[in-house]
Amino acid sequence: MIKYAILGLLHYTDMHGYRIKEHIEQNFGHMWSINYGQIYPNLKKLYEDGLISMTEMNQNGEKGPTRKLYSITIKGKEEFTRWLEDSPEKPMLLRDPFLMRFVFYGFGDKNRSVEIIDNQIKRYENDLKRRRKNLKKWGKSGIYVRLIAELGTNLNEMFITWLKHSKEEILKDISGDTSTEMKTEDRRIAG
Amino acid sequence: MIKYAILGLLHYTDMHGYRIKEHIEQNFGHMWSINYGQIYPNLKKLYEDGLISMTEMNQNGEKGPTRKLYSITIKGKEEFTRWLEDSPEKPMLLRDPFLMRFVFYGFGDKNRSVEIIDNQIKRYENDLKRRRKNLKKWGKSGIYVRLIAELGTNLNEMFITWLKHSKEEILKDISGDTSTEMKTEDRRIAG
DNA sequence: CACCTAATATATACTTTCTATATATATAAA
DNA sequence: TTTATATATATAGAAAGTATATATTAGGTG
Repeated sequence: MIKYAILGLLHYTDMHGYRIKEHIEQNFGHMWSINYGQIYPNLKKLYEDGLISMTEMNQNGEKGPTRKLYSITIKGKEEFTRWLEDSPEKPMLLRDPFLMRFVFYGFGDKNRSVEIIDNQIKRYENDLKRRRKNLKKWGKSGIYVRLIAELGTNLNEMFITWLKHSKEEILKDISGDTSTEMKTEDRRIAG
Repeated sequence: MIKYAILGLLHYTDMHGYRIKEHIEQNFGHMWSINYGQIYPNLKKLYEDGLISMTEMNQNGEKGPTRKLYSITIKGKEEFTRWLEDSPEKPMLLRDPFLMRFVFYGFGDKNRSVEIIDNQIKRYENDLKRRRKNLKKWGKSGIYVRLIAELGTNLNEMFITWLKHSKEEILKDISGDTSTEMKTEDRRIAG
């Protein structure tokens, strides 16, 4: 899939690997991250398959070694369009080390769980601020990028609401547990 | 991370590989999927590291070859607890072939895009029905699993709302484009 | 009873994605 | 001149995900 993301970006303008990462971080950094280890091997493959062409460029005035500037070829545009109009093969995949833990919080220390949830709330509230600030900026990039940015904000808001709700439920549960435990204690002492 | 997911499941009860997949599909199938190619190598590794123990069992009355029943060891429980109380290392990762395409819909056929969006709406409306039906069932599995199920429903609802909103925006944009194109046509004809 | 099908169960090869790190160059500053 | 920093490419290796091969047994069918 990264292959097509790169082809899509080269649809906008010619770029070299380093610039591609920069671009993704600036535009989708809050939803999508990528590494050089994903970019360079993909560029190599795309080049070998004739989907992109390459020119080495001496950087004029700017830092660093020679850049490899890539352009999308006709063949590349054709394959990209074919992919774009395909039905998406696989459903959405959500992977989150926090949610993975959350499922099992029943096995651990409840107060520690609440602590981690509080950290998540803080993190996502900061994210939300940043996203709202950027929303206007994305408006200039056309409606599709703008709508994706809106989705990011919606997701962020929904998640914060859920986190706060969950915290309340867990706190209720903890106090419920404690009273149950105390009753057991009483019974033991009584017995 | 799958390593810890497996340790977590073995916290509930002893299981063999096939059962682990079944369990994940039944409980988190709508949010999380896993393959045997992820399960068996992980079980092997966990066993070699002494985090789980194994007994081969002749299936009594039931189909299939001998099962390898795994249990979590003391060492395994310790490592699991350490992980559980750790701060989540990485942020949420959302990967979706549909959203990946969506970003680039400006480069393709708009009517085809709307068609794909309609399919997504149908798919997620079916998902939502299924999830709402299951919500009560998850209640019995304890508050953490229930809250995760609620998150799934919330995410689903939010996404449908966003898809419908996006469709409207795109349709407005298409009719805007067409009128612009017609004006250009008129101008050409006029000129 | 021999044969076939379906469900159960494990295993492994392979691809893609992700992380970590090595390497090189040019600018700017000390 | 040396050093630090930003730019830029590259690759090894780990983790996750896909595809497929293989074996066993219950149960049905001829």
